[in-house]
Parts: sequence; C-alpha cells; structure tokens
Amino acid sequence: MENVRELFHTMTKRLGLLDRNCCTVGGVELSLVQSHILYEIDRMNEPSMQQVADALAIDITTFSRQIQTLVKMNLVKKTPYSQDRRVYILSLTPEGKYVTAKIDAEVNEYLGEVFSHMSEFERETVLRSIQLLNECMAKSTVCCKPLF
Amino acid sequence: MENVRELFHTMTKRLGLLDRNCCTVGGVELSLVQSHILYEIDRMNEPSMQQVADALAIDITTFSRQIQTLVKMNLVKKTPYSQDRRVYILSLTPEGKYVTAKIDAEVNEYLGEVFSHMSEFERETVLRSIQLLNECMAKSTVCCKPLF
DNA sequence: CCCTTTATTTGCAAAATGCAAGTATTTGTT
DNA sequence: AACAAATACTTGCATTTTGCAAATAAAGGG
Repeated sequence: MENVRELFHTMTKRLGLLDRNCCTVGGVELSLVQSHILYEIDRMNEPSMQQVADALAIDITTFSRQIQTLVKMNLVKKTPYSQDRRVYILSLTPEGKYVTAKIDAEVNEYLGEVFSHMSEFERETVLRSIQLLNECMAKSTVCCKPLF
Repeated sequence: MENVRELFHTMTKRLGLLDRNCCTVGGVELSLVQSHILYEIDRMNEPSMQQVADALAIDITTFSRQIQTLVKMNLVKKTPYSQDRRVYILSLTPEGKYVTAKIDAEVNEYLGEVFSHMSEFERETVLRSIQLLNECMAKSTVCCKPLF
C-alpha cells in the first residue's frame, strides 16, 4: 500500500507502451499523439481545434500542425464554422473513422486479453476503480484541472 | 462496463499530464522521458544502460543520448563495469538523488490529493486494482511482453 | 470606430527520434 | 590460439516534434 508511486509508474509505463504499439493500421502509421487526437475528435461533438487541443492539453501550435498532417493523410476534415469564421470544426473523414475504429478494436483486443487473466468479479472491481480514479483526478486542484 | 477503452483513454490522458507537469524541480528542467529514466535508475539495482533502456522500451540510441544529457546535467553517473568492459553501470549522483526524491514527493503529493477524495476502503480497493492490472498486463502476450 | 480578446497559423530554433553504420569487447567454435 | 558471431554502446545523419513569439484574421465591447 505504501508504494503508490511505484504502482503508478509501472502502470503509466505499460499504458504508454500500449499506445505506442497500437498505432500502425493498414498502410497508415500514426504517432501516439495522433491516435489520441483522432480518438478525441471522434468522441467530442463537432469540436473546434481549440477544444480538442485543450482536452488533450496539447499546445495549440503543435496541435495546429498535427491537424495539418492528419488532413494531408486524409483522416481529418476541417470545416469552417459559419457562426464564427475564426473557428474550424474538426471531424473524421470516412478513412479517419475506419482507422479510428481499427485502433479501437486493437486496443480492445489487448485489454480483453489483459482482463482475461481476471475473474469476473476482479474485472468489475478494476473497472469501477479506474472510473473512480478518473473522477477523483478530475476533482484534483493540484494539476491540469480543466480537462473536462 | 462496456466502455473500457474510454476509461483507459481518460486515465492515460490524465496520467500523461501528471508526468508532464511534474518535471521542473528547483533550477532543473526535466522532460517526461528523463524523469522516467531517473526513476528507473533509482529503482533498479546497479543497472546497465541496456537494462534501463529495455525496462522503459526506449530505443538504445535515443537512450544513449539522453544519458549523455543527464550526465552533463550532473544527475547521472556512468561507471565502467569491471567484469565486462562493454558495459556501463548507471547510478544517480547526489544531485540526481535529490531531484528524483523531489519529483517523487511532488507526484505523491498529487496522488495524495487525488486519493483524499476517496474513503479508506475505496483507496485500498483502487490500489489493489492497479496492482492486479499491472500483473495482468505483465502476463499479456499481445504486446510489449518482456518489460519485467 | 478603436481596443481587447479569441482562434488559428507561421517562423524559428531547440530537442527528440530512429535507422544505419561504427567501435570495442566478449563469447563460442574449431 | 584464431576467428566469426554476438553484445554493449556511440555517432552520423535526416526527419519529426515541440513550443515560444509574432502574425493574421475575426469577434465583441465600450
């Protein structure tokens, strides 16, 4: 119980690897950041650039360039927003949707395998724990408080 | 229960931020990767370069250069290994130990705050869950299997 | 109609990355 | 003992990523 940091270090290390290893889909090569961006765009409702960048706590200039890349790769579409012409609305192209779904499937396959080493009860406990942890991290005032 | 990917996405996002925000100690600026390296060196027992690079799944050439930087910053010491002169043993300098301890304290402070939103029972459940999750990820054959 | 704020992009320079190739040393084979 | 193969680590690129400062463009508020 005392070695909380150790626990988190191991977990983040592994989860980092998880992301790092799940980013080649079909012919498309994606970086970790790019897969996070696709996921967020898919998840959010007609988000602007700024909103997605904020959600991921990525510097807006870096984000702008990442989006340019993803647009060139034909995975993301930028649509001018009629109500405010400074703003672009982001969405996934059909190919972007396909790639995102593929990554999702891969990650889920991996998670499924991980959870296959647990009993039904353990699985539920672990998932509820993560849920609770996320909620408490969201409440935290120490760091990175906004993030939805 | 169904939205497992979502749960993990949120968690990794937050934990990534955690790391990203905890890397300026005293006068010293550390990147996320560098703080991971310091932590591993501290944790492992007289590790070689290769061993630490493997533990973190960092490319050995990138790692080599990161170590050069950390040596210049006077945080890490490279000691030739007498039994095998190809090998260098890594250790933290006193300053490296200090910085690592500081980061540890900061992370623990953050985690303490996060856990303060839970009951004693919840806290224990969550920590045990993470422990179990780490074990099951270690068992997984899908990806990144070695990593201790 | 200015002044401030907000959304996004570009210039630049620094840092990180990884492959290919290099050096040095050890180990295994005959 | 000699030599080929394997291992630990470093260096040379060339590419990518990053973020601060500054620019552009549009919106909003007196």
